Amino acid sequence: MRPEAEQSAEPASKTRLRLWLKLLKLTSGVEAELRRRLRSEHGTTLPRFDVMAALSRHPEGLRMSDLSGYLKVSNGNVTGIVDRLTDEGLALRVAVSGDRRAQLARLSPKGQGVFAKLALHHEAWIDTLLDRLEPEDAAALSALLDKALSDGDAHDTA
Amino acid sequence: MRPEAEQSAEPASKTRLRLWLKLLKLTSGVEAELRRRLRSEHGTTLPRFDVMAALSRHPEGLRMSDLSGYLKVSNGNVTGIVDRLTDEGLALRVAVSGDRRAQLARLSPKGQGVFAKLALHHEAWIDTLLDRLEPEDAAALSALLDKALSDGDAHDTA
DNA sequence: GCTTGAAACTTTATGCTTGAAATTACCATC
DNA sequence: GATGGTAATTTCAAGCATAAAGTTTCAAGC
Repeated sequence: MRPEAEQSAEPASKTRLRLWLKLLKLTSGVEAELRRRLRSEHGTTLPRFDVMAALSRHPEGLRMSDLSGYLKVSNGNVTGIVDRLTDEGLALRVAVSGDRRAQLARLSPKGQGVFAKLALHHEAWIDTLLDRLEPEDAAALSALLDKALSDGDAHDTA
Repeated sequence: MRPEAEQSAEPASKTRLRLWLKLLKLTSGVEAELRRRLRSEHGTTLPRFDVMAALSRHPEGLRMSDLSGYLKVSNGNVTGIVDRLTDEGLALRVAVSGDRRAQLARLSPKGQGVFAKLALHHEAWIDTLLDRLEPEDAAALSALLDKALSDGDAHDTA
C-alpha cells in the first residue's frame, strides 16, 4: 500500500528469506491443523485424503504411476498408501485389460461416501483457517502467488 | 490486473480453497527443491538443517524440550535427529548442572562450520526460488500473510 | 525419609517418504 | 521365438513424524 520504498537498507535476499519463513509458518500451521482434524474427527491422514481426492476426480481409476505423478510422491509411497486404503475397504485395485503390468486404483463405493464427507469438512476447515482473508485479499494473494509460480527456469511446476 | 470483480459467482469458501491449493503448490515446490539440494549438494536433510539452525541461534545450547518447542515437532522426533547429528559429529549433548534429567544439545565446532555454509546456500537458494517476486511484491505478500496469520481464535501461532 | 506427582527424556509402534534394487510384463528386432 | 531394452509396480533400507508408554529425576508435603 505504501508507495515509498525503504527496503534498500537490506539485500533482497534477506527480504525473500523472511518472506519464505512467513509463508512456511502459514502453510505449516494450516497443514498441521488439517492433519490433526483428519485424525481426531475422521481417523484418517492427509496422505490418504490426498490419494482419495485424486481418485475421486477420476472415477474410472488411476494407474499407480499416474497417481504418483499427480501427487508428486514416489511410486513406492503410493503403493503403501493404496495398500492401506484397500485394507480399510476404501479403495480397490483393478487389472488393466491389455497390460498385465499395470493396475488401476479406484475408490470403492464406501470410499466414495467417506470421501464426500471428508471433502465437505476439508473445505469448511480451510474456509475458517483462512477467514482472516477477505475475498479481495484472497484475490490479491492469489495473483502474487501466480507471479511467484510463473516459471522462468525449471523449478518444478510439472 | 483486471479490475472487474467476478468472484461473487462463487462462495468465498471455494475461493479460499483454491487459494490454499496454490499456497501449497508454491511452498511444497520450494521445500522439495530445498530438500533435493540439501541432499545432493550437502548430504543432509531439512530436519537436520532446521535443528542446526535453532542450535546456531543459541550457542549456549538448548534443552531437548525447548528444541521440540521451537521446531514444533514431538520430543521423540528431536531425540532421533539429535542422535544422528551427534553420530556425525555435528552436535553434542551436555549435562545440565543441577538437573540430571535435562540435557543441552549444542553445535560442535565442526557443526558450526558446516552450518555456516549451509545457511549461506540456503539463503541464496530461497533468493533464486522466489526471484519472480520483486521487493515490492514481497512486501505486499508479506502484509497479506500477516493478515492471514493474525490470530482471532487459537489456530496455532504459539 | 517416604510418598506422590510432575518434568525431561527416551523408547516403542505405526505410518509416511524417499531412492534404489528387484520383479514382472511388454515390445521391437533379429 | 529368443534377446534385450524399457515400462509398471513392488520391495527394501533408512530417515522423519506422531502419540503413547516407560524411565529417571526433581520437588513438595507429610
